[in-house]
Amino acid sequence: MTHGGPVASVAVSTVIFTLLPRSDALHLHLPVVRRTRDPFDGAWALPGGWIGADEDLADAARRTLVETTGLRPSYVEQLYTFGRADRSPTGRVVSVIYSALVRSPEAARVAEVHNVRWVPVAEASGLAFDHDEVVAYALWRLRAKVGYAQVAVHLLGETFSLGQLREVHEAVLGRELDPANFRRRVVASGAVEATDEHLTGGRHRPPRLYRAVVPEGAAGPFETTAGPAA
Amino acid sequence: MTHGGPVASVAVSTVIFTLLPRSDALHLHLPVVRRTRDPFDGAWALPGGWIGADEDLADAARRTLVETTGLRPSYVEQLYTFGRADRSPTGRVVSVIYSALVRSPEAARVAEVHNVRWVPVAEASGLAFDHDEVVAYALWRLRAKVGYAQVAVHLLGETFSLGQLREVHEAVLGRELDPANFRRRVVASGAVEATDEHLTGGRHRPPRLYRAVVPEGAAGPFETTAGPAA
DNA sequence: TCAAAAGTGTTTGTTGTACACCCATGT
DNA sequence: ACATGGGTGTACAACAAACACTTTTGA
Repeated sequence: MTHGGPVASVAVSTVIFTLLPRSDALHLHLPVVRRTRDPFDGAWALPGGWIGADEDLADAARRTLVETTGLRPSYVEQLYTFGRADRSPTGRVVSVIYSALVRSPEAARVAEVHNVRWVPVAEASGLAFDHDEVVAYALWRLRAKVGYAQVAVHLLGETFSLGQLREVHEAVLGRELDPANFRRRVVASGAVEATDEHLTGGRHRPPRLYRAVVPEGAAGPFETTAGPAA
Repeated sequence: MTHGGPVASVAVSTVIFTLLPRSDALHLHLPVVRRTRDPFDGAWALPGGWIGADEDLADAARRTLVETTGLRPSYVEQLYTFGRADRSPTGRVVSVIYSALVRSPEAARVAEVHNVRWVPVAEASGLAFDHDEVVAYALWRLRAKVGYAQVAVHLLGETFSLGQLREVHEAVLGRELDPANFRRRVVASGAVEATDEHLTGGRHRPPRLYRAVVPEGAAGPFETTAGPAA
């Protein structure tokens, strides 16, 4: 037991959330890729791949994301590690799952290339491995986190109106929020700061634009965020 | 990329919390073990070890816990996975960290055997690897979770008085709580149910005993609890 | 009978929700 | 002018904190 010890293949997979318009409003979607190998050949699965020999886990998540879907996420966070011995029929695999957010323009850029399909979170089922469970857990965590952490801003650009921010929260939570109370709550929290700009071109009164304020050592450690979007 | 892919050694480590009396009140402690091998030979570290070839990750956490400390936890939960390429000087190691709770009688049973030392959480520093960070994160998570999940009961026996439950919360949070408001909050939450028994032998009015009510599919998935204590 | 924890009641402040209302703009 | 989302004000309910008070036991 000096070092070495039993070895396993280590893979990363990522649950990627983005907002896409659907019927009337924005809805959370995630990309799935069609597997071209056994096990689960032909089935849809979360994007992922093996880690590199000298590669950090989060870096591996970003790299495999670009390779399989072309997506560059604005936010990446570790979710859970699966290691049931019988998880894969072909050998011992330990799978580290990441959760990521990408902004809508980035998501639209890779529409239907690559064997990638965007599915609304409500319809994501029948995936390979135990990925159905994984998606459900990622969604649960995202919904919990949007309540106390600054995650929604990673689905928006540099500046945004409070109405846009509210739409993001509504899409994540899957229910409508009172505009007045939402505004007060988020402004009072100090999570955003007003700019002098206003969003013009809309059909109504131009809303003021806000910017996300960088959180001090707020929540838990070990979260990683990426640089600017593209 | 069929299967296989790059391989790594996979280890589990566990942050184990228990309550031990210290000066006046109960305080959170955790066990550390002295390393007898490189890297970090002689330093104190979290208990852990390598996973078995056909062993689930949580099972490996329990097994290594028994082997290194003799402890059988009442609650085990996955915390985080570390995989920085330069984490260990001796080769690629992916380390899955678990967080566990053990009841006080179980903790006292293994006092100072095994090369194990109990340290108050406030004094846990200078550990091997990045274990200082790990402990800080585990404590942050435990404190957050005691607010909305039924974790404190895993540090108590089958039945307990509300005063005892309050002491546990106080020790975890590191501050005193109002007995009256604590009682109302926990009773109203439905997290406990009253029994007909009372705790005799105390110096004052005998308090009613309560039992933890099993939570329905409450919090997030993937949490694992053990059977009865010993 | 006294000290101290168990347990109940009340008061006050804070926070969240519902909703009425004004403001500013494109059509 | 008017429809609509932006933005403000307000009333009410739910909840948490602080603390006075009664109850019940061992010593």
